[in-house]
Amino acid sequence: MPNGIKVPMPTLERLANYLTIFSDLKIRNVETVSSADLESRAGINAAQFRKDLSYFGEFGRPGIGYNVNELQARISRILNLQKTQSVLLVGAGNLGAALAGYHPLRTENFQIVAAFDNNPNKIGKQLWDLTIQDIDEIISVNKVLQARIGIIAVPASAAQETAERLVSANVVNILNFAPTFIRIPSNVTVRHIDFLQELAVLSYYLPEDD
Amino acid sequence: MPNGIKVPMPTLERLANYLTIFSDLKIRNVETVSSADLESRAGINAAQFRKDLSYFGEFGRPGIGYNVNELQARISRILNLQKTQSVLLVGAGNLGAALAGYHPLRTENFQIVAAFDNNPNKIGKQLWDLTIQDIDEIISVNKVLQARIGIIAVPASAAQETAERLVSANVVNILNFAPTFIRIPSNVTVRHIDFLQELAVLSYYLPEDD
DNA sequence: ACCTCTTTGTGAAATAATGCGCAATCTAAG
DNA sequence: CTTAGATTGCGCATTATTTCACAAAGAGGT
Ligand SMILES: NC(=O)c1ccc[n+]([C@@H]2O[C@H](COP(=O)([O-])OP(=O)(O)OC[C@H]3O[C@@H](n4cnc5c(N)ncnc54)[C@H](O)[C@@H]3O)[C@@H](O)[C@H]2O)c1
Ligand SMILES: NC(=O)c1ccc[n+]([C@@H]2O[C@H](COP(=O)([O-])OP(=O)(O)OC[C@H]3O[C@@H](n4cnc5c(N)ncnc54)[C@H](O)[C@@H]3O)[C@@H](O)[C@H]2O)c1
Repeated sequence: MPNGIKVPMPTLERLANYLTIFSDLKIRNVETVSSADLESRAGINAAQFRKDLSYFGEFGRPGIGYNVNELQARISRILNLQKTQSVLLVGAGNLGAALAGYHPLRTENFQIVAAFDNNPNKIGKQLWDLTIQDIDEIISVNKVLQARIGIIAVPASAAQETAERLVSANVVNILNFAPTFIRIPSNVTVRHIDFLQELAVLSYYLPEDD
Repeated sequence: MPNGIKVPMPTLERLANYLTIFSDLKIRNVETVSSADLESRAGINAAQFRKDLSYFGEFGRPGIGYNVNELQARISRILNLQKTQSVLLVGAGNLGAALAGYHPLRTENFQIVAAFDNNPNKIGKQLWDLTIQDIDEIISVNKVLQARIGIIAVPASAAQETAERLVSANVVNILNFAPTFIRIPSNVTVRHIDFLQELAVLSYYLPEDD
């Protein structure tokens, strides 16, 4: 929803995090929180929280704080999560299986609606409640499903090709788990989750006692 | 390796990425690259690449560029990857299974050396080449293994408890896959991979055609 | 109605990261 | 040995993000 205002990327990333925190609070029957509460409870910076929200309007009441339900609803709307988003998965391997079987997805308003692979031994088999489909069918399948988000869970060597197939199937946003850089048209957004990169950063922070 | 110089976190994150790119280049028998080559090949900004490296010394030769082998070796050393790092995995569920079976780990100098769970039905079973162990044994097991990095792949509700167990087992760096905030002592570094957060950010960037 | 206490929303200051521009360095060729 | 061409490393300007600090807003008590 890239509207008029220019929202910093770190703000956007935190926004999604706030949602998680609010789910937690709801479970604990917390109805109202102040930004200071949030800071002590969830380690988020109070000033930053308020600043983040300020890009999108006014959300709280001075002297009181924020209504958990209302804030959750409004952040969901900001992130286009008011209705469930369909997601395509390419690569029905180990990671793909974990993702397809990942239940919180549903409650957070995402749903993997189709899984694709190019391995003839996998095509037609079940992956949880999905039947694995031939990647060659992706364009026609998505003509029906109209998903706009795709996940790449194929080996790095097939990632570029997969990205191109997703784009040709009309997907506009891609989450890439393969450890490789992907060239895409500028109207497509890619986010990259790189497990090895995260481990490498941690490794840097190891104390060098040995 | 938090030595004298203060390295920006984004630089560190990119450094790990550069390693991936160099592996690629080696496969294609590229011996030397300039920062400009890198920009056109891998979408990284040439000036930024040079700046990133400059925190750690001099790596290239004016007029020529960088030697791929040498640079890979030096970045590996910066990130403490010159020798294999042992990693503990807690949570032998869907995600844990994918991670434990993830082969590139080995080639990138990480190795999951033990998997733990608290489910009696899982303890003792095999997870690829590992035998799933009782989480209650983590302290004694790691007295022997001496791993310093831990992965949390348990449900969010058990994440805090798991973090504490890892810390008490002498782990100093944690990679958390559970969608929740974790309180840890300040000498421990945590990195958080949040799949739902990434999807939410993508969702924000959906064009609002509907 | 008034005072006190709390907490928001937001300009403005401070800090952090990025990207520009170029002197310095190296190669290769004549 | 000199010149031309390429490319690094890095100071510094620019841009982005975080943090501060406070006026304005509301609650609740008297
Ligand atoms: N397993 C993990 O824990 C993990 C963690 C982080 C990142 N990754 C990355 O995720 C990706 C998948 O990992 P994995 O462990 O599931 O691998 P995998 O080998 O288990 O699965 C890959 C799947 O992709 C399919 N595939 C290959 N080429 C294809 C193509 N051109 N079109 C469609 N499907 C194709 C294969 O048939 C296979 O089913 C890899 O890039 C890996 O580096 C995996
Ligand atoms: N599956 C995915 O694709 C995926 C993706 C992103 C994030 N995650 C997150 O990763 C975590 C694991 O996901 P999953 O799908 O593998 O779940 P899962 O239910 O398949 O596995 C969780 C495992 O943790 C074990 N466990 C529970 N409490 C424990 C405790 N106190 N100590 C030790 N072990 C314990 C369970 O016995 C189970 O084996 C969750 O937090 C999930 O939100 C999963």
